[in-house]
Amino acid sequence: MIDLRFVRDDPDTVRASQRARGADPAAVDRLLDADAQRRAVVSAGDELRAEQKALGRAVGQASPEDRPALLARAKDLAARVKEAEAAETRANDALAAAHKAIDNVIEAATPPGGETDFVVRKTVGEIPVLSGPVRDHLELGEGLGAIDTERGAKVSGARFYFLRGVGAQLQWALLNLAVTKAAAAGFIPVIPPVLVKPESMEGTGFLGEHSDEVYRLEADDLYLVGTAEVPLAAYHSDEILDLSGDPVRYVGWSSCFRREAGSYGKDTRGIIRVHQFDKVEMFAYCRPEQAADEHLRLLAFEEQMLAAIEVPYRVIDVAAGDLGSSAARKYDCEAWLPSQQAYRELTSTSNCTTFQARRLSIRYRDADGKPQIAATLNGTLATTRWIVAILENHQLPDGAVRVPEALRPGLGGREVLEPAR
RNA sequence: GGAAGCGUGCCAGAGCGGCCGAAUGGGACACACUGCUAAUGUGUUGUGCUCUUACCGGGCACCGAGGGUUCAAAUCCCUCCGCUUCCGCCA
Repeated sequence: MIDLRFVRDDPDTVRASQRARGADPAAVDRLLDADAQRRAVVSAGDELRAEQKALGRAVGQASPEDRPALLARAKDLAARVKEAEAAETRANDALAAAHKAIDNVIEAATPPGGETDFVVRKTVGEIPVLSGPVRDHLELGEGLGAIDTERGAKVSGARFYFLRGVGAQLQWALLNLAVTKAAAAGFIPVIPPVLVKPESMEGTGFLGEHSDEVYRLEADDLYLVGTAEVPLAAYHSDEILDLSGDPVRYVGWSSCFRREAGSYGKDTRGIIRVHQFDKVEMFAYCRPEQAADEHLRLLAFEEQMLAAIEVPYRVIDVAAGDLGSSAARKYDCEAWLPSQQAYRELTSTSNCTTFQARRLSIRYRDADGKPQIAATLNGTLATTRWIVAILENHQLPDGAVRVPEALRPGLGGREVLEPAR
């Protein structure tokens, strides 16, 4: 949720943000109307309640002969209070709906436009010139006995897979490396629950436009998370944190579940787009004025991980229309995939400013001791998908794969993964 | 899965249906006193919405959550959630 006070004070900025996102600027005016309406209704209700309290007190103290008359008036008032409260409920609901309809206000420097309007911030590494046939990650993974999508489909259906042998080890090595690096940098390692209550899902903003992306367990009214961001954000909901110093940083390792509802036929081969994968996710809480710097710090950590797996990548500044409702700005790192001759997303880091924390009521005390809404940020440090980039970029002509140095300890020191004969 | 009990402010812990935003104790903070520390005394000690808005101040709401009864609910009733204990079942 955006800051209502900010909308009142500076509606033009919010309208501009809406326009840059390709959203309706008039939603801002609907919000302002709903806000004014609610305030009018609430203050009317407050007055009635004040009257009722005074009258109620008088009833209690009245003499037996005065009592009936006062009681009659009080009864009438009670009915009016009830009506006023019904009106308040309606006004609150209307405000909440108008409030939810507006996405986070973008950072001023965010490129306007949609999915294809991103700005490339930098490009790192050389695109490898491969001799011989270029194998894609599935062919390589099958050759290594590392990825088995056929049995994944047999057991669980399309977009499921088994990682086995060096494939399983490669994932552990990769995610372990991510957690180890993050922990060394001061992030608190966390293994969170992956089933969460509706309010946790709602609070982090995943039940909005992406609600058809999430798995729901109807019998228990729980959701499977699509990212550790959800439990890590909800972790401190309804709390007041000490954010007087550095940001509070967590690094979570979790399985992630996505229905991939709108992506029929997209990336159907291999493990690029799957229903379940593992991810190491950074999550930071800080004061709003620290958020932009922290965002760049998260991006820097992502780049360190990409450097460790030695793949070419670029960093893009995601355009406003492609941000997602909670983010004010988002940077993606995309790795080069030789089989596709294209860059594909491996990481994504978002600055959610106070948007997410407001709904989850995550606060800190400012210098005056007053509670203020915190800022939250998140970023990817490694996922199952990274295996795709590792296999493809480090493939050798015979279908073997060189192991980046940083991952060798997790693979028994092996420098090259040889295909099974 | 069955049974019972509990859920109040930073913590502990009272609370007859009206005078309870809530006693009391502890902690924290401020001031005073003391050569320093400790002790002591006095005061402050919540959040949200809202009116006025520079400030002071005023109004309303909040006693796990949501409903209900009542002129009036922390206090009575219902539902849900959480915790504790006992029984059963099972990794």
